Amino acid sequence: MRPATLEQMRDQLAKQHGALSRRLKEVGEYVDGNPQSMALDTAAEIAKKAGVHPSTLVRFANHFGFSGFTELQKLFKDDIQRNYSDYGQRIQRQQRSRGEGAVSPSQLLDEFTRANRLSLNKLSDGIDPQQLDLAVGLLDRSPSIHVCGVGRAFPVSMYFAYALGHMQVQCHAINGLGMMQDAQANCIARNDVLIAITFSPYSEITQSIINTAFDRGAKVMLIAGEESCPSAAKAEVILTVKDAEVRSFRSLTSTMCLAQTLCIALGYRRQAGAWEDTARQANSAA
Amino acid sequence: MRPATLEQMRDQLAKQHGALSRRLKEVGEYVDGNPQSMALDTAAEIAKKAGVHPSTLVRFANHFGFSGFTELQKLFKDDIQRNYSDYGQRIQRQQRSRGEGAVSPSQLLDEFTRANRLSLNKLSDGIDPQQLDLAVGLLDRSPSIHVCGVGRAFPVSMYFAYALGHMQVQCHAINGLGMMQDAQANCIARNDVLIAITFSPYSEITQSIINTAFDRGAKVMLIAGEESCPSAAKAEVILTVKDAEVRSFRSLTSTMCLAQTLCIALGYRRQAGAWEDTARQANSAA
DNA sequence: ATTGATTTGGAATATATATTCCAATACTAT
DNA sequence: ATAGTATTGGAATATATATTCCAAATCAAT
Repeated sequence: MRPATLEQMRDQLAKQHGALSRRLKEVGEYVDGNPQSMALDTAAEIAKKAGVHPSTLVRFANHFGFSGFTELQKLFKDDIQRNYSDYGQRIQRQQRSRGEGAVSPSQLLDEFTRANRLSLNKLSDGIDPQQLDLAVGLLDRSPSIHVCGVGRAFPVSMYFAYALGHMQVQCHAINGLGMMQDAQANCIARNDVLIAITFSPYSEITQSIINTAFDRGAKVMLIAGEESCPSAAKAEVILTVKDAEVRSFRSLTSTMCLAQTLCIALGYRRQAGAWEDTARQANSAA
Repeated sequence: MRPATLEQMRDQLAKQHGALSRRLKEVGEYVDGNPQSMALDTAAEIAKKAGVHPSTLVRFANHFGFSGFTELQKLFKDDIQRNYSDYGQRIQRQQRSRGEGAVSPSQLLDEFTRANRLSLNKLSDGIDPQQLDLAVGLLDRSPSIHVCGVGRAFPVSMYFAYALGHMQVQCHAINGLGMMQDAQANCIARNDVLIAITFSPYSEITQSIINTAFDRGAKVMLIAGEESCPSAAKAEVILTVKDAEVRSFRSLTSTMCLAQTLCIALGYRRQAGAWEDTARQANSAA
């Protein structure tokens, strides 16, 4: 049965690896470890790099049900076609040249979805796995979590409040109800965690809350637009997100995605096992 | 001076675009917008897709200093070689750094970003442009806008409140302060618009607010998970969004993206011209 | 309208690439 | 050790692809 996707091909590689001949094993290892080359190089180049003869490569492809090398290569090309975005793609320039006069809403939607997909790409590659681990560890060890984000960051803080609340994680939103953000910040205790979401131009209110938390011995987790944000020195961990910016308007999709990841990762860490069933039940009315 | 990287090539494209002949302009636009194809396809395939003759493509490459198409194509291949990694490769890397079994935060991040990118893809294709136009028109004509979303939808309603507020658009959030959502809903006037964001299992509170608005002669704009949601009959316009769902957890990125699109489209409709400069100034502290 | 310059697209040509076939080599079972 | 089977690599062949050349078409200036 010939694999139809790169993912299926990887499955078959894993399953059939033991039964392959010596040379075909070598090809399999190269194929598994070099998807770019598999898509971009010629059969002769690949064979040379893998240390085998071109006809061995063709026989490898035939073994898995492909009619030849070209058909195998197509799997790799398709994956790139679907998932690769060139970071330098300048959506803004392109759209400006097209967008004279009236701008239609669906044209805007197109621009925004494209830009946000690029931004999500960057997010996945740009976040240091160790910082992420650190962040989740911090949350896991905290007696109590406080979350603060104002202006454009406010929806993100509300998402944290929603998601963590649903996990029976103690989470307090510093939401400025009755302009009482200072009173809310004064509830932060030693060893608590403050999640502070902050973007340029950096809010003085958020900075003030960070200072309070820091002074009270809490750990600060920063989600920020840049590493060099004003409160960086006070943070235990900084996760930087560059959300999409289209026609001068900044999005929130990547930050929301990161927020969700943090919450769910924390859930996994605290309640290994029946966790997903709990989530299914906990999809609250909205 | 022949460009050595894809980024340099883009610079040259921007600089020299105006001075190109008609056909070479067309090639330039295709080259700029289709880096995957430029790397993966043959000269003949690319020429066909771009609507030009293969020799035009070669002349294009020559114009920018390349000896031929193959040399130009190499820029695109090099970029993929450097920046693309497929899902299976990323999983391998993460497992290597972390070991088996436990779900790592960065693995989760990868899953979420992938799923959300797909969801954004579907959003762009799934929204009927006429419904979108209708929605923006509705907002444009409204004396006043009210926005309501509870639970997971609350961050979206707060985003509307933030964005519209910054455009000097009169927007009232029905946020349940002091459990006073009914009092807030009673401020809805005839011909106002209620934006209601609601997902399954559908909130009775949101439905009740929709009913109130409808009874008071307001227009209801629904952003919902399905067309067949309970309050559909009361809506002037329905925009449906299927947000990503990963391991039973639902995201919000596509809904946020749609919200942003609606707000910005409204801005464009109301203030053609110096609108983007206004937006740049209006990036508030967060 | 005419002329000169530039661009274009088609066809021929040169080059590259994938595939097929088979003799030589290696492996396995008796 | 021998025979049968499987694998390999090389060369020939078939196919695909990039490049070059040039007549026709288009454009711009007078």
